This record gives sequence, structure tokens and C-alpha cells, in this order.
Amino acid sequence: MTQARIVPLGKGERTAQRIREVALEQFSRLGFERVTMGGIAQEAGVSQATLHYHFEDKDQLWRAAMLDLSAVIAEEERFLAAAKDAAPLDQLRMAMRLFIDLSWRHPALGRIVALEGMAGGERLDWLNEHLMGRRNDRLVRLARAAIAAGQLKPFPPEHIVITLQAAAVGVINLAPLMRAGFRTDPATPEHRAAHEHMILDALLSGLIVDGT
Amino acid sequence: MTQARIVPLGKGERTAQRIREVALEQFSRLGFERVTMGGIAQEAGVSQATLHYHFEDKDQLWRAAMLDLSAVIAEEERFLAAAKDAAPLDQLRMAMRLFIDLSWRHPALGRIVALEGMAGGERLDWLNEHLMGRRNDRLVRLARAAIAAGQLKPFPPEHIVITLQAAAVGVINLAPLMRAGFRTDPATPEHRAAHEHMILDALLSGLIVDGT
DNA sequence: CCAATTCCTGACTACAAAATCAGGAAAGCT
DNA sequence: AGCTTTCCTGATTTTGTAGTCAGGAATTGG
Repeated sequence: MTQARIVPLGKGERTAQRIREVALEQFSRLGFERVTMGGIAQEAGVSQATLHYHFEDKDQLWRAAMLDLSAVIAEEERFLAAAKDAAPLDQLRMAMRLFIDLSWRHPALGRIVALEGMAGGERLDWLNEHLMGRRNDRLVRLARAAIAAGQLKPFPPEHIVITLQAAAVGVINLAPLMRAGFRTDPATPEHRAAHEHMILDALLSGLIVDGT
Repeated sequence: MTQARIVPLGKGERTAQRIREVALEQFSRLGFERVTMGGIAQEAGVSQATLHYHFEDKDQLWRAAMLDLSAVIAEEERFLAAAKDAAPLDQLRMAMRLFIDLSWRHPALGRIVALEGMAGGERLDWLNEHLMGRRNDRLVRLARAAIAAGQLKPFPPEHIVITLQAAAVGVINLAPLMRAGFRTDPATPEHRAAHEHMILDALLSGLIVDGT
């Protein structure tokens, strides 16, 4: 996922990466304690002891897996930085478009935020510091600026940011529920297109001051 | 919470109820395996063995705690049944208003749906069967009818229902995140009022066909 | 007030999962 | 190829948690 180096990764680094990928998927879907080292090992095709060779303990593995997401966040930040002279509302819309695309490609991000954001505690603090704090602050500033410019309705900017993102990842995070409860798969191309349209055009327009 | 009987509860039933309340809070915030029987016992002020006296095992305690929520759902259903001749869109709006109110009073419901809806598995199936399946189906039918009547924009009705609810409980479920990341408490009266307004008037209006 | 029943507990067992470690296989280097 | 380092594993220990049980306390009904 990260592919920071161009040089072909050594064998060890390749294994560690595979482990991180499996760990990220499981941790984000199930939460820290529902996941077992044995389960990750099996899924990654290595012994359980190998996990402890590459990562000191379960907690370090969790952190390492999360840090793989920071590359994704950084990529998003670069796009936004390039548009930082546009109107706040346009930037916000662009940010949401990027977030939706990102959430389909890396559903682990939204899941982790939901999981740890409900539980609170040390891991949430860690995520805030290392993964999403800066990003969320930036979005809140954008929303606040858009309100000041008279483009967004004057709701608390923190609520706008959280609610928009919660709405955006709803059907993505809850894909198992949709499959089990509605026998419908939200990840088909048509559904994804309708979803992006619904969030960016329909829902978002409800927050925009008329005539903007 | 349920208070099904009026007769003063016996001592045992009172303890069992307190245990269920603690269990519901913890299970919904942390998920099944992050919660320990010892932790529940401590919080409820009883010994761990007492939990096993009242409930066969951890799984049964989980189910019992969830069933306390079914009384809340039933109450919601009664209100909706009384309005079942109104226009579909009005019913949907009313359902969302009820849901928001319910979610502030019983935040465990939204959290549990988020938690188990992401993870999938047996507990999700159980919840679908015993708690929310019928309710979600009803909402989807409402959305479908509102679309057919030309009142709602033609997005997949399942997506509309899930997205609206995800948006509605966003700041409620993620209260720990909002406190840790933004140093703001979403549960103050002003915030709650702004929140209801944002969901019901702003966001929802974005889904409504203009001129309705 | 006494007996019967319900309720609760401390001490224990069983078990699953995390963590450790000595040793051997594979990869990389000269 | 031969040597060195990196990588991985099976077997084992340690730890935390679910679940059991015999016995005692509290409550209830007569």
C-alpha cells in the first residue's frame, strides 16, 4: 500500500507488509480485542511467532497497521493543498469527494474512526495525534470559513464535518449490515456512483445557503 | 428502563436490571469481546459470580441487554403506526425525528448497530431478527413509497435509510471523538437543538424533490 | 420469629490467547 | 561455495478471562 521505497523490498519487509495489511483489515472491521494474533497469522500465512518477530507486541502491530493509513491521508492532503486558494466551500466539496473515493478504496479508515471514536481511550488519542487530528482540524476550519463567507448554513462546524463524514461512510462501513439485512451489496459500481451523487449533490446541497 | 411491571420488583430482578444496564452501556460502547464480565460486575457493584447467577453466560447477558432496547423500538413503532395514513415523506420525517430523540435518550442503540453492522456475523443476524430488521424494512418501504410519489430523489431506498441514520447518530456515537479531538461536547442542549435542525431540515431537504 | 427460598460470594478450574525462546531454514554477500 | 545475517517456526510459558461450585447471607412468606 505505502510503497515508500522504490527498491525491491527485502523478504522480511514484504512479510511485515502482508501482516500489516491483514491486521489493518481485521482490526478495522472487528476492533482490537476481537482480533487474535493467531487469526492474523493464519490469514497472512505465517506462524504466530513471526508476528512477534516483526512487531514487538499486539499493540505495536496495531500502530504499525494504522500508520499504513497515514500514507493515504498524506496523499489526500497533497491534493487539498494544491487547491488551497479556492473558495472554502469548493475546497470542502473537493475534500468530501476525495474522502468518498478514499473510503471506497480504503474502507479501513472510516471503520477505525467509527470503532475507536465510539470507545474513546488511549487508542483514540493516538489516532488523533498520528492520523486524523490535523486533518479534522483543517476540515473544521474550512467549514468555519465557508460559514463566515455566507456559503454554508451556520451549524457548529465540528458537527458539519463529523456528520458529513458519518453520512459518507455509512453504507460503506455498514456493508455487512446491508448485505445481511437488505440482501443488497452497496459496493457495486452503480451503487457507488449513486452514493457519491447522493452525498455530494443531494445531502451537501441541503447545507448550502440558497443562491450560492 | 423497560419497567414492564408496576409491582415493585424483587431484589433479584432489580440487580439483574442494573447489570443489564451496565452491560448495555459497555457492550454498545466497546463491543462484545472488549468487555469483561469482571468489568461489568465491578461497575454494577456485584461479584462476577452474580452475573452468572442471573445470566447463563456472557452471550445470554448480551442478548438480555439488547432486548432492553426492544422496548424502546416498540415505543417508536407505536408512534409511527398512529401516523400510518400520512404521506410517505411526512412519515419518514417523523420517523427520523423520533429516531434522533431516541438516539439521544438511548445512545446504545446507534452504537450497537454501528459496531455489529461493521463486523457482521451471528450477533448482527440476531439483532436483525430480534431488534431492527422489521424496523429497517418499514423505513425502506417508506422511502420507496416517497420516491414513487415523486417526493424523494430516486436514490436506492436502502442507501437513503442507512445514510440518514448514519448521519443522525454521527455526532452522538462519536461523542468521545468530539470531546477528545475538538474539545467540544455534542450533548449540550444548544448542540442537540442545532443537531436536530441540521438533520431534519438541512440534510433531509437535500434529498427532497424541489417544489414538494 | 422461624423456616424456606432466593440471592450472592470467594475460591477455584478450564481455557484461550499473548508472549518468549532456542534452534533451524532461507536469503544475501564475498 | 562458504560464511553471515536475516528470517521464521514449534514448543512452551504466562496471563487474563469465562465459567463452576459449595456455602453463607439476605429476603420473603407463614
